[in-house]
Parts: sequence; structure tokens; C-alpha cells
Amino acid sequence: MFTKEQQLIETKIAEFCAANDIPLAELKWMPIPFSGEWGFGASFFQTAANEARAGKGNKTPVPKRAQEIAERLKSQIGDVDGIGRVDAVNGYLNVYFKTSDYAARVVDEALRAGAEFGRGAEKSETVMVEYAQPNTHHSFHIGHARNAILGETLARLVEFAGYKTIRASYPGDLGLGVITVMWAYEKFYKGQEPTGVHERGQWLLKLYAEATNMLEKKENETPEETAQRESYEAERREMYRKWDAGDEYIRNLWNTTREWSLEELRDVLDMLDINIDVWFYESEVDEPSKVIVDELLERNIADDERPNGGAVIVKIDEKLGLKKAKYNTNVLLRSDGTTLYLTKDLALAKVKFEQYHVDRSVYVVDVRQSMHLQQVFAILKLWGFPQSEKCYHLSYGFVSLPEGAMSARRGRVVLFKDVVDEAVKRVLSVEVAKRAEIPEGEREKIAKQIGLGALVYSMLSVDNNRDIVFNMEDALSFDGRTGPYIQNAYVRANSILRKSAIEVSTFNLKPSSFNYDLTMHEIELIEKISHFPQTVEQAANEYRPLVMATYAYELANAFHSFYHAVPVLQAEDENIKHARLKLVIASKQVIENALRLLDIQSPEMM
RNA sequence: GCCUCUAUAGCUUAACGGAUAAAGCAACGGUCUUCUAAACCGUCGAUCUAGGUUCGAUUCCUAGUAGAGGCACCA
Repeated sequence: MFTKEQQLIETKIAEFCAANDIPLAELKWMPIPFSGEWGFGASFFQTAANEARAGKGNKTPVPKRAQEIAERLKSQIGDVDGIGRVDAVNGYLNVYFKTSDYAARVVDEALRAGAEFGRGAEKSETVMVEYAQPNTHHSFHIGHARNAILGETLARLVEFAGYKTIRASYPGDLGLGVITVMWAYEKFYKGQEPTGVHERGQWLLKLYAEATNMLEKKENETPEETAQRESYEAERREMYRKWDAGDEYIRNLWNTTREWSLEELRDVLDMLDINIDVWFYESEVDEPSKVIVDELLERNIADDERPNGGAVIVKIDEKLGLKKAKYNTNVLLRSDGTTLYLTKDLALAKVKFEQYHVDRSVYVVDVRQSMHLQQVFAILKLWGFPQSEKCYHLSYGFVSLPEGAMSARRGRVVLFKDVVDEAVKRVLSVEVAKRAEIPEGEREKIAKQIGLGALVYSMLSVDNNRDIVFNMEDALSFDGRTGPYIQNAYVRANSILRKSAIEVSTFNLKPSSFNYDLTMHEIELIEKISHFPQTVEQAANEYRPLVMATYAYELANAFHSFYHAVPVLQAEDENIKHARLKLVIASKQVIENALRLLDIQSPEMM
């Protein structure tokens, strides 16, 4: 926002250093830590160190010499339009803005751009984010929720940063787990079907757990039990074989039960306001992936060891010419000719690159599959896809429970829907107790917004690569560094505006004037607002929603402090009231923009 | 055995190689006749160990310790 002034000052510094034979290092401008005013600063440690190394520093210690240089520069800079003053502190040259100019620029820009404030310049690349890839025939649990939330916020961030963005989901709808559920259904529950999308989805999970227990070898089995287990196992294998052979009855059963799961998934995604652009199903890339194996064999990337009783494999390290083992060797086709997970991921990547023209492909998948994805990317490279360089595994730590890893077969799973229901229940009880003024008809909707806000934020306030131990109390907390805290800042801003009786949309026509003594709270709030665009860019570049989550909290925190300490409607004069109202509108807008990127809604009341 | 990730306050987490390491929870103490107390203000409290690189290291490198995960016919 002050690039012009910054460049002018940089030029002056460069000229001065050149004239005085000072070996200037690259200037790294940074925000100045705590101060009554704001601005930017750069240190001269590196420059002083360069000097010392060149033997020119007449043995002055580096920090002292840095301060000397900063002081000389200070007297050299002189007056620059828009710049209040320049100071030399601790080896830093600090440039302070004129308070009123800076405030007006920031606030007016936020008001002008509105919902678009912070959007990055349009980029030429297309990014595909693949997330929300649970297996069918299971219910959506809290671990899937982390995946979906991370993926969606990431998609929103890169999209807002200016990339063409495609959201892709890749549910696993085949494999032994799927067959297991179908077997249990067919054998014990045929014809049954609970009503309700979630009840039905969760029921499939119950079937899976039951079936797995029956099929699991026990410690002290009687001969009868062993015989029964083995007979069950034979039935399951037979069903798998029939499915593979395209048996019509089994395929129909598969389609029906699969659809039950997908209906539940779509409902969950709807709750989270996630709109997937492209659905890839594992079953759809199964056949194409076999063709790919032929191509890889032909090009001598894969080796066929089936004649010797082996499988079709890729010796990745060898083909890449690596001396040390890194990617190991991988199987593309089992000895019986069936495909594996890896094979299908290769087929999928080809579709992404060729059909969707994806330049950057982001896989939101938990950390346990990082080896697998590195292998996929390595094979794509061998295969000759230049995009393989821009494939990125967004690896996140997995979600467990205080009592250990989630396990469907032990019935130890926390379902997303249950958490949401609990969240809504808790919010409603608070609402009823302290917000009688909220209309009856609005309560449920607001409770959902807040409950989900708490849950979503708890998932985003931890960096990608860290594990989460899911705890209901922590995840649904409404106090402190939480989603509702940020939503509450929005609500309070809205409350002021409502009481002010101004028409927000026509209020901001004239440039703002902040030519009065701003309080520290106003200064800090405006500074936070000014950082929003660069925060969008950083979060998108680093693929880290946490960066935005942290920012949103800090912005809300600055607003709450401002709200508490600085009167708006009761301001001492009309000019100040006018300026503060604008600041409130701008704050409300930026909080909303930040929450939107975090996939959290902004309720008008709470 | 090899590889990857993690180690910061009692707990959960932040911190482009730079200025006094930042928050939340918990604990303790204040603030509602004033724009919503789901809030604000204050107190207490931390960089795993040993080396190295650097003017400067929580950050980079090496080794160690502790925890998590992964290592060809599962996904």
C-alpha cells in the first residue's frame, strides 16, 4: 500500500551507500514491533557484517556499526510525502507513516474492495485440490472431517489468491472393505434399510464392524467356530470374485449400498458448504489403469515379473538412477493381474493432467500415505509428466481419540454428524439462556453456524503436519481462541452498525478522514486490516490454512479490544464518529472475508 | 535395520535467520445503569540435550534422547 514511498526510500538508501562506499545488503522490510505508530523497518546488520568482512569496518562491533549506518541514513532521507518520520533504533532504520494518511488508505481500500478485499492478481495456473476421499460403505467420521475442512479451506485460499481452482473428490468405492459390508448385509440384513440419510450411512458402519468381528480369527476358537469363520470367509471371497466378474446381482447390490454412502457424503459436504466440481470414483479408474500398465511396460518403466511368478513392478530408484534407496520398488499389478491403489492413482493423475489441464495438483491426504504419494509422483516423473514437479502432497497429521486410534471394528469412532448435533445442542442452550431477543425461527440456523464454526476452527487452528487428539470439550469450546470468538467480533460490529441507523452501502462515498489522535486500539485494528491481503497470499503459497486461522483470531482480538475501549456511537464529535463507523464497516467486512476463506459463516446475531 | 515427521509455559498451540519468544485453556485478581460479558484488562509461567554454521539460531546443519508414522502384491 506504500510501495511508492518505499521505493523512493530504497533509492535514497542505495544512492547514499554507493556514494559512501558502504556495501549495502539486500533490504528486507519488516513491520516494526510494538510502537504507538506504525510503519516498516529494515536492519543493517547484514550490511555492517559485509563491511567487516571486507575489512572496512575499523573493528566496530556489528550491531554498533549497523546503528551508525542507520543513523546516518536517517539524516539523509529527509522529507518524503506520506511518511511521518524516520528513526534509527537498535541497528534498524524505521520509517513511520503519517497516521491519518495510512489509516485512511487502509480503511478506504477495504471499503472500496468489499468482499474482494485481499483477492490476489489472477494467475495463469490451474490448481486442482483433491480432498474428501472417504471410502464408501463407511460413515463419515471426525478424521474425514479434518480432511474435508483442510481441503476446502485450501481450495478457497488458492482460489482467492488468484488461481483457477478445481475441487475434486475421489471416494474409494471398491475393495475388500466394501465387499465385507455387502456380505454382511446380504447374509444378515437383506431387505432392511433404516430411514434417514445419516442413520442409513451409519448403519453400514455398524455392519462393517460386526462383519469384521465375525471374520476375525479369535484366540480360543472352538472347531465349530473356526469352521463357521472359514465358511464366512469363503462367502466373502466368492462375493468379491462375482463383483469383479461383473455379476449383475452383486453389481446392483453394490450400486444400491454405494449410493447410500454417497448420499450421506453429499449431505455432509452440503453442511460444510463444500461444492465439489469433479467426482472421481476409484471404480472408474480401475479399467483405465490397466491400460496404463501396458504403456509403462512398453516404455520400460515397469517390469513384468509375472512369467517368474511375480508381479508387474516399478523399480523406482533404479529407473531414476538413484544410488541410495528412496522410493523403493512398487507393485503395479498383482500376479493375478488385478490393480492396486498406486495403479489407480497413476490413471487418475493422467486424467487430471490431460483432461482437466491441471498445472498444480494438490493431494490432501493424511501423513501415513506420504510414501505412497512420493512414489506416485516419482513414477509420474519417469512417465514424463512435467506437472509431476508441481504435485504436492498436503500431508496432515491424523486424528485420534484420547483412548487411541479410531477403529470401526471396535466401535471406537466419533462420527462427524454426532459431533455437529452435539455442537448445535450446546449452542442452542447458550442461546436460549442469554439471547432471548433472537427470533425463534433464526435460532436453529444460527446455532448451526456457530456450532460448525467452533468445530471447523478447532480443526484449522493446528498446523497441517501435527496430529490431533480429538476431544469434544476442546473442539466445541466457545471461549478464547475459537470460531465463535471470531464470529462474535463480527456480530458486535454488526450490532454497532445496526444501532447507528446508517445505510452501510451508501455510507462510504467520501474519503475517510482520520485526522484526530487515534487510540492504540484503532491503530492496531487498522494495522491488522492492512495485513489481510498478504496473509491470503502467504497462506495460499504455503498451502497452510493455519496462517489464515491465526490471522482471523488476531483480527477479531483487535476488534474486541477496540470495541471495549473505544466508543463509536458515543464518540466525542461527528468527525470521529464518522471515521470510526467506517472502521467498523471495514472490520466487519474483513472479518467476514477471513471467515469465508476458513469455511466459517458469519451470523448477523449470536 | 532404513526413511519421514514432531519436541516451546502445567495443558493445547504460534513465531519470513533479526528488535522484549506470542496466544488460548487452566490458576489467581479486576471490569456489565454506557455500541451484546460467547467479551475486555491484569498476574504467574517456556525454546529436549550436546556440538557446529552465523554479526545474530526457537528457526539452518550434525549427533543423541523421547514420541508418532512408514518401508513391493492393503488402502
